Amino acid sequence: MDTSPELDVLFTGRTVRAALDAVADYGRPLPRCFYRRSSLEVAPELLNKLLVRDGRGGRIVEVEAYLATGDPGSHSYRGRTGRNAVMFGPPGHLYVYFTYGMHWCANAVCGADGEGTAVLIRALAPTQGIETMRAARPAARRDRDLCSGPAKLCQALGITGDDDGRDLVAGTGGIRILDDGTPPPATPGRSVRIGLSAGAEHPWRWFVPGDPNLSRRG
DNA sequence: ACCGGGATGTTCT
DNA sequence: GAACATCCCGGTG
Repeated sequence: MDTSPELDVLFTGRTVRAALDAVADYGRPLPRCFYRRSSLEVAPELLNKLLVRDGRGGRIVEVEAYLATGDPGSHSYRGRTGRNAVMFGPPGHLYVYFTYGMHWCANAVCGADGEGTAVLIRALAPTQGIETMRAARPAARRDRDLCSGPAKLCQALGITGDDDGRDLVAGTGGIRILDDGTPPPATPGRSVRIGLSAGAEHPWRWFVPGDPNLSRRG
């Protein structure tokens, strides 16, 4: 792929969105060594990467880190169970869990094999497959309602428990995290994590400041 | 804009 | 039996 979306616009007159729609998985896969580091390092660096599945997805604008030890907010806190097994597996895989009786949420597993740390993907700025995502999320009134929450983006991309354990580097199941050359923000927004009763004091949420697709303001 | 409650079922105490 | 890394809808300013 040697034509950037921007050049495509110059040559064809199409919009960036149309160009991205035409190139389903634009960008290069992140090497597995990217994920092998601490989720505290990986989380802010995932900002502005792309999460895509078969031509639908967007730019990651909000993430949270969940640690392997000493983090009572983390699913790995009380050790390995059937649900969190993938989180304890090798890095670069997708850990998907079911919550509140009806919602799926997706994480990128970090750290070393057996460690149990991951980054929750909380919001995307939609870039491609907009119509498909709208069909998958009839409750969304505007584009900014499509992926502005961890369960919303899973619904928009069709991510369910069947995708637990997908390899984000190899792209099994069509799910990938890609780098299209856009760097993370030099000064990302930062706050405490959302929706936790335990471990709520740690500032382990990062976001692209001012992005309209955040799950919450600031 | 902001707030409150209901939906819905798996997981762990 | 309680908690839950949430979302949606319908109320009120």
